[in-house]
Amino acid sequence: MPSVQPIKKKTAPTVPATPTPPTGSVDTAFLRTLVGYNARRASLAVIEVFMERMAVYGLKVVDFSVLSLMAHNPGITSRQLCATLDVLPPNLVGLIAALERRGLIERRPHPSDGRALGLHLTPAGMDLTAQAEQTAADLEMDATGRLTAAERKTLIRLLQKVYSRG
Amino acid sequence: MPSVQPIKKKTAPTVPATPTPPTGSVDTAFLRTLVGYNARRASLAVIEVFMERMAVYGLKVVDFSVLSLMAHNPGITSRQLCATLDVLPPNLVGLIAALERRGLIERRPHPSDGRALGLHLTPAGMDLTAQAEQTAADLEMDATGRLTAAERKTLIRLLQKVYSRG
DNA sequence: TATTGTTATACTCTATAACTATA
DNA sequence: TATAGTTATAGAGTATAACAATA
Repeated sequence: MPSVQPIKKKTAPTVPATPTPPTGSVDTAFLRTLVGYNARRASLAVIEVFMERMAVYGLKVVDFSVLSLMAHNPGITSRQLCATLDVLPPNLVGLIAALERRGLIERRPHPSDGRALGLHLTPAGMDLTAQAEQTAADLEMDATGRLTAAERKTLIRLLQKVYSRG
Repeated sequence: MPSVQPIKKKTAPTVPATPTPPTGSVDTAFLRTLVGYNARRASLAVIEVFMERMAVYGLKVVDFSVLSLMAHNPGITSRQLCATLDVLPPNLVGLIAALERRGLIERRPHPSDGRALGLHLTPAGMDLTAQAEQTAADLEMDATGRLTAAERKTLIRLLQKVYSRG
């Protein structure tokens, strides 16, 4: 059946065993040794705050990322947004359409590629994005309030080292 | 090279950069200043590797977390798993049932609470979990290979500082 | 009355296949 | 042929309401 390899390596560092954990006290020592577990928990915690603040502008997290990239890359195409944010093209269509319906962005013919459309912020979009970016910057201190400025800088550097393709 | 701009009809919005970014070069400088953006990217990168390795055991990431918590907390209840992993009770039912059908876990009457069921690993479940935990530990070095051991330790400490309650 | 485990269900997010028009 | 944008749709993940058994 599940003929397992007889490789009995030492399991994780075991902790004083409570046979039946009472309410509330759960041993998470092993999971907390894993970068993936901690990174996921931390990102969910920060993004939870992010979502709340962005809801004021009627933006989801991805909406904000798209608008911010458009602000700093006028004329960017959907394809470039997809590649940068790891979003699949079909999943960006509705998002772009909604932003356009709200009058925040404009789609113009691409100057050098007839297939593509250049994405541009409208004045209203620029205004909203500037406000949202300011909110995002302010939020950093609140969402990571337990970190010193130096720790925050170190954290970002190490995170980028993890996910940067090289 | 004489960079003479004879006429500037309209002042550029904010960024003096290339009005039409060519393929591939997208300015992500602002997003990269945000902890949330970097944490999400890093967690997705690590968990992507995690998913691939766990697929060998027929486990998803949450399956692994559940089995690991059961290994270190024998008799843990569904409710405790939900509280620890931030999973809603209805979303854990099918997961537990599937692990039971595979013969990896057992549900026994809780010794002190007639409503609850204590969750226990079967011998097969213990064996699989031990292997999966070893794989998870090995994976750390691969998924975060660009970090030194000291950096990895620092990263985990800072991430926990971000998401730890109180 | 409150809580555990559960069912049913809805909503969101993500993934795949295929079409069109341009290159 | 390859790519940009799009449509339709399937699947996974996450959410709320409500119920029976027990505290």
